[in-house]
Amino acid sequence: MVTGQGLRERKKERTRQALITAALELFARRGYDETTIADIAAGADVSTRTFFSYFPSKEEILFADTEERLALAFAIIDERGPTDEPVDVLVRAMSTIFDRAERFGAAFGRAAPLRLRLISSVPAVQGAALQRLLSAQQRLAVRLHSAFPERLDRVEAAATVGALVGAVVNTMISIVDGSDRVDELLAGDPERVLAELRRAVDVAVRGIGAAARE
Amino acid sequence: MVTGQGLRERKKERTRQALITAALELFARRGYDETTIADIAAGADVSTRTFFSYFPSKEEILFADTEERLALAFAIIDERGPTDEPVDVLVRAMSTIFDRAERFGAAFGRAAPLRLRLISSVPAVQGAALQRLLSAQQRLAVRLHSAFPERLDRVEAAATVGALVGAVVNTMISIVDGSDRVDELLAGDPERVLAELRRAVDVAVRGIGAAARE
DNA sequence: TGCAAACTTGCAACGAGTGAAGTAAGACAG
DNA sequence: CTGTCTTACTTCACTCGTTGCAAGTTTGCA
Repeated sequence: MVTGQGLRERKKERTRQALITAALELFARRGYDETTIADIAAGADVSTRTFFSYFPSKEEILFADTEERLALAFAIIDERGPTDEPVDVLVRAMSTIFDRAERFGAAFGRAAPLRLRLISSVPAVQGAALQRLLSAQQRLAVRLHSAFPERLDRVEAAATVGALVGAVVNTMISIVDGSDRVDELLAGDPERVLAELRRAVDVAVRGIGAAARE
Repeated sequence: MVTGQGLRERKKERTRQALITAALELFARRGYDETTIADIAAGADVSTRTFFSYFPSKEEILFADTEERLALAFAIIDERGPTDEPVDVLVRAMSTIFDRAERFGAAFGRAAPLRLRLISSVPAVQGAALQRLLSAQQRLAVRLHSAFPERLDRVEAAATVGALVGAVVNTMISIVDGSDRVDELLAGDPERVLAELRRAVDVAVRGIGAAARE
């Protein structure tokens, strides 16, 4: 985030932001498939070829902030307290990502709802999103295992992360696909969505067989 | 599966099979990216354009049997006994898919390991696989909710399916990525893999917070 | 001032995917 | 068996994403 000191680096960062801004603007106005990379490049006043030296593909530009968000989650795990349970740390890490990413008013406040809409409507974007999700889960699992080497082996860590993320994501998608106006749903009644997601977390934490045990 | 009676339909089915066979053969020998659609079409003795009237994209041809396998899982859910617990039915359904799909010797015995290898090495294939996985989860959730309307509402069903599938898939990937020779691992010691997957199921069933409750 | 490194550009090319128009072969009524 | 209708297949032309290459252009630095 610390902007480089050289002119070169500042210029690069400016171009990068211009590309992102132009892309989001065009995606929102015209639609994803209707926006060509040439359009985006033109919007940022660079050549089409230059686009590809900033982003390896069209989808990638939608996830420009992903690494940053993941870093937050990793930090949470690394800074665990000595009495923390693995589950608590993991839930906390995941909540942080969601709070900063999907809540509204932050730096990427405008990007998040657009991204969510595109994920649920554009196959190419959905594929890219799922790939990132999977790799994020793997990395979270590694971190979690490292943070609790005596409590979780590799497989348990992977299963734990998978169960939690799987429950939340599948619930999220189920909600999004069930209503035709995603933005309105999120903007209009964010609390309802959060409540459903909390139930999903609960299912994962207590186990999908919990009901049978009562 | 019932082959049509007209000459026309039989011919179509033959072409479809020829395309699938040619594609798998080429993917296995040359690699996915190195195989063009023109190559596949040539291998099946049709024009490139014709390929697209059978499969909407290059990835799709790798998942030609998916619907069939899903139907098995749905049947399991629909045929639940009156005393069955939701979790048991779901686990049974998922196991059925895995047994028929990833075990070795069945009709698609040759396709499954190739597919797995491509999923873990070719981004485009991975994206397609994950999309199918997600949509399969959604459909499983709907079925599960229908089968147990009084036990699970929509959100619970989505969370339940997500947790189970998430745990298993993330574990699977973690195993696959951890070893460089996927085929050898699966062929050489399938029991070890199955044991790990059973542990993943256990994590999901008992809850990711299970350890803390003991 | 001048050179090297880093960036940008234009161009050519390839592969995936789509639309339109024409041809040939199976289906079918008479 | 014959003409017609349907449907698959083909060919052609085109758009778009993506990559390699061979220039230019700008910036950092001596």
